[in-house]
Amino acid sequence: MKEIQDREQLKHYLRAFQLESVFHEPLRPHLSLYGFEPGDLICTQGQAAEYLYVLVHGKLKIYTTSSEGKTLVLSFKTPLEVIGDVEYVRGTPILNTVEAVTSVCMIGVHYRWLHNYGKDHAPLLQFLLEIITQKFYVKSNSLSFNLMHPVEVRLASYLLSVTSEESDSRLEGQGSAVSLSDAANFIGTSYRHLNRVIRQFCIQGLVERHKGIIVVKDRNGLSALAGHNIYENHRGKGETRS
Amino acid sequence: MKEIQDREQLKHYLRAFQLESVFHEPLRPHLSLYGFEPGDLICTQGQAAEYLYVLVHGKLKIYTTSSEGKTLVLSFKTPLEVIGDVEYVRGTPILNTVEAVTSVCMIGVHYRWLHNYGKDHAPLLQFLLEIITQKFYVKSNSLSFNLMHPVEVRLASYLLSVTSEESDSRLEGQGSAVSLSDAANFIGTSYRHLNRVIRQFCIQGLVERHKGIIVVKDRNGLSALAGHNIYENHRGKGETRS
DNA sequence: ATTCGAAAAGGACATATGTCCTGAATTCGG
DNA sequence: CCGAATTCAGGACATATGTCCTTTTCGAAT
Repeated sequence: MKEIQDREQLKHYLRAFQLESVFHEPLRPHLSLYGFEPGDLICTQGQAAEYLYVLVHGKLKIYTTSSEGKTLVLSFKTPLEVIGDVEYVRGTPILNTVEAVTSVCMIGVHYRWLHNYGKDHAPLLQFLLEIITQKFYVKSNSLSFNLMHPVEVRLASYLLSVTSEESDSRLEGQGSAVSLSDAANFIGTSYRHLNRVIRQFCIQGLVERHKGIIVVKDRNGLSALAGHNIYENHRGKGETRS
Repeated sequence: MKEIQDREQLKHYLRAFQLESVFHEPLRPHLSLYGFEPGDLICTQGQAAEYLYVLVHGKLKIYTTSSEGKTLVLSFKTPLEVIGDVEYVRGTPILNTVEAVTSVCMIGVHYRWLHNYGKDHAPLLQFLLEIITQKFYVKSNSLSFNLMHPVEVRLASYLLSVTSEESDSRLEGQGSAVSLSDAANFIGTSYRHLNRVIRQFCIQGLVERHKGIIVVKDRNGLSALAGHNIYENHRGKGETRS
């Protein structure tokens, strides 16, 4: 992590994401811009939390590691997103590990200032409320979806959600996209089983695989499999910032 | 549902749960007390939400039903808890169905007043923030736990969390406790499989079953199985209300 | 080019879990 | 008290998923 000394850039982001009222005057001097490179850890499960971060550029991976060493990828985040909000409100240690997938830029504020100057600042509270509510909503859907559907359906859904964001219909092994083993951990299954299901999809003509790259061939077919349950970022009212 | 016309009782609850600043003067006239009987639906998945409810007495069951008709019990709630908060903030239809398990009492406020008089009221916003953050935290744990552990472990954890609340170490088939098929739906498995695992536990001497009632015999043994992952209500800072 | 090692794909087998169905136990109305 | 209906426990089997290991591929260093 390195701090980016560029107040203009910071102002630009605040404007672009309509965060000027959220982080009002008293807080401004305590905002900083931070840059992270792919693979950098922004924060680590179990540690004490100190900063609230606002993701304004790049892509993050959130994951948790169990005591047995298994990794579960909980989500991938793109702007606008907040890291450390739950820990700020609850005063608990960091819940999940956060890692930069691409080159990443975030606005950081120390909890101290947030507490001193923002505790009663309605726009900030409303902002946090919207963000956390959105997170809850997504997680709730995710929980139900995962518990009620087999890997086959989850993979179909995952492929749809990932490839709709990328312009082309492919899932690359690396680069800006996500590795297959990340995908396995996200869906909550083993790499082995993921392969099994992908092979099935190939046979059914839903996807094709070429040396580590999955190409979606039949979005409609996948949709039929996934039902209407998609790992989507349902945006609700007031979510027009991004 | 029937409205309870008793301003004194209402005041009593507000005081008992330290909600007087949360629902300040302008909101007071619009608060009502509602009573529900076991089995009553408080709200139904997919419908338009109108009221924010605060659970002050009794026990609720939150569940969702998939398009294929499967039911997944997401949680059981006891005071202090809020229903309709996510829907209020996001302006979306009701996410999950809420049903009274016991006789239940809740404070209700229509969104209209909440919006008119509470939109910028910091104590209310802070309250909602704490509640939703708590919900998120529990759900996040729940998701990880469910995806990473087999039914055996989840059941052990469930038995521990349920029986620690009841004074005695038993899970009853009905009454104030929870049915076995609810338990199955909560753990996210089939009734059949639940039975299989319970049988296993019996053989291992962890529990005993007598005509529909499960009695925990060896809490330590269950703890060892569950690891440190318990379906607990971890309370954090500012969660001293209850 | 050769070799080595890491990542990718899949085979073989064990285990976990779901579905369907049956029989025993319990309840309940007459 | 009896029989029908309902609930409960479990058998038999199919499917989903996990673990371990082998084979293959591919790239990088020698």
